[in-house]
Amino acid sequence: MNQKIFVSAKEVADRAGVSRSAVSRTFTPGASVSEETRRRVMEAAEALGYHVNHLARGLMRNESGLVCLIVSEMDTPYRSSLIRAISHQLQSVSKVAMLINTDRSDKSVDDALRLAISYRADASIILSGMPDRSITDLCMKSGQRLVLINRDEEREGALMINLHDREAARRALIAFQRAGCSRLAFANSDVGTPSLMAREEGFVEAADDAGIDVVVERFGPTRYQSGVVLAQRLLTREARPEAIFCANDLLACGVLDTARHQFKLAVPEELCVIGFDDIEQSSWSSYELTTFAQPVDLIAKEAVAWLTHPAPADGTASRIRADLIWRGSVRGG
Amino acid sequence: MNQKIFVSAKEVADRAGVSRSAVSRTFTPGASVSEETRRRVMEAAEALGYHVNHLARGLMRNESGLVCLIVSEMDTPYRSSLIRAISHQLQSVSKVAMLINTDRSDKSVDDALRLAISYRADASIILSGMPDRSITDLCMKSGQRLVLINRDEEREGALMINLHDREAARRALIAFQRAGCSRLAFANSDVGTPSLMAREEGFVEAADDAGIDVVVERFGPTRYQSGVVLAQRLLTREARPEAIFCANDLLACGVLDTARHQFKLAVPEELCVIGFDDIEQSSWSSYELTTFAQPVDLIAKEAVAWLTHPAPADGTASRIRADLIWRGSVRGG
DNA sequence: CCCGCTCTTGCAAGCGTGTGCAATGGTTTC
DNA sequence: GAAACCATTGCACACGCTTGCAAGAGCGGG
Repeated sequence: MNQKIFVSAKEVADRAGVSRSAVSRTFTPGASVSEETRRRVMEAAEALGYHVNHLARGLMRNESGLVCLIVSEMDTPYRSSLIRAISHQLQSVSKVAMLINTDRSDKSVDDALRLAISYRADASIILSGMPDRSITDLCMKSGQRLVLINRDEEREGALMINLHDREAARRALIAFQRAGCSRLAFANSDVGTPSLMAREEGFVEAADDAGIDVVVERFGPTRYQSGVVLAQRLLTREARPEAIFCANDLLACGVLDTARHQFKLAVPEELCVIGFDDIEQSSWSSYELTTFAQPVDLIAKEAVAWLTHPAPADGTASRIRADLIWRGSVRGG
Repeated sequence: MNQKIFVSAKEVADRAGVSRSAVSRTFTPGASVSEETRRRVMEAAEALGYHVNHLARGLMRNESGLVCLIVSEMDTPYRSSLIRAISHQLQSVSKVAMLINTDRSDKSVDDALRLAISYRADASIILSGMPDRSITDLCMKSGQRLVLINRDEEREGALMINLHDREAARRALIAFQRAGCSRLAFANSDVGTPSLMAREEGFVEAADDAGIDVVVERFGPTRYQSGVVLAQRLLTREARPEAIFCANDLLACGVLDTARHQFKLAVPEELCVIGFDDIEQSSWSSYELTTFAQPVDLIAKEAVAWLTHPAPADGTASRIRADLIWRGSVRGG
């Protein structure tokens, strides 16, 4: 019942009347094989349904072609589009994505990395959580490349890809000022992801510099439902905010919906909102959310490029600008 | 630079003062090892940072622990939540998901399956497209299990998981009738996915049976933007539909937004809408979409259960009921 | 005609595991 | 006390592949 019949290079070799090495070389780009043998091998392989065993190949080369994607809450719009972009890029360089979803705990990230090592993954890309330093050291020692996306924390020899969160936050403030808003708020989840915190801090600092007060509210996971709660908290304050910068588009959607439907506020006339990520829903006509775009394709490209191309200096940090997408949720675009 | 230093079972054995087999057995559940040796092996393994090489293990067992997920447009809400559910289930039985995204072509699905075979994946789960019969036969011969989700087409020895699309469509009709709608429409994409077509056909048949006419409109990919176009086409008809059953929640969101914002129609007073999938956005207060829920967790559970537990009869079909989630987009819930 | 060169090919040594087989030592049973 | 049994352990082979090495083939130049 569980007997799997795979055809091996030996059988192909026999059928083609060549040695096993010839078969191997036929399927190894850049190896020395004559046109004639290659043809005969391919013919036999086709007929028998032969496929190179990537496990064995990986065992020899110590390089599996697998790249581990470590991510939590991957059914979230931003995450899933990033995963899509990355796996697409990986395929274009003949690698394949191994998907591991974690809960938010760093422990589960450690486990994921261990698994990656077990599979001799060529690299791991971390989208959520932060592994223990001892594990990352182990990765380095194992020759496993590491990419940290939006983690904003240093790790020996790893590539860090981050956005200019703080700078974006400053621009959000300017946008609100231009719109004539003076009572400002920042809506955040309470998970404390580095990039989210950077947006918050950047916004608060910029406001401080401008001598403006800003109310910060934090609640729950970084999801729509938390946005609902945050809006309820913020919009029932004595001095109702005129503008809310949300750490995230999902939060922003929750805020927008609650402001409009529950509090009957007109956006952007009575309330301006800016989000972050530019998820697909932000462009839907119910939201028309002004937001900062995460350039997922660019991020994916940088990550994969670094994996394939040995890095110049081995640990590198890349910081990408997030463009502001003007839509209808802020006055005076 | 590319030299990876991995620690092998041999080194662990030396350090622990036992044979290499002992190490192997320590990491093989159910193998015969004394408590004492196990302890010493674990200690040495810990100290050296040893991890069983899954490639080598897979090579021996002809079973990699990898399961291939083949999917297109994976950044779509329904798809990504299904992927999440499946990969979660897989992890709970110590398998790991290999993610391959395809374009819509069946050719790319074939390639994906070939890759799965190359990696000696234990199984492949197909969420998009339909592979050529010759390839699926090859999979069977290679002992590779195959799960087809929402593909609604027979394949030798594969597990097919489908919903009762037709029956759901009949219930949609009943819901519209109860709401007093008589001019009905069905909004579909033009990609012709079997499950989407089944919903369309089921709806049209049910309407026929009831002696009601239904306008069918098809356009573009199965996305929000197509919903916008479909609404524009349907709502400018001489006899404006009073109810629209959408093949998909994404389409429904586009339809709803366009009906409300562009055509200033009140939902559900002037227009009733039903969708399919119950994506997260459907519950957002801008939509409050009445829709059929795809039980993604159940689907994932069935798929993975079949993978691990050798099937009773080897090719099986499972058909799952989709529950109607009543929200505000249909009158008289 | 021979030397040296290039291109191709086969041999065989691994890569890091799992596991059948036989040997060992200890324990139970009669 | 001997026989029978069991748990544990080491040996050695197999898994399917890559690749260094050496040998063979073809060929032009001297």
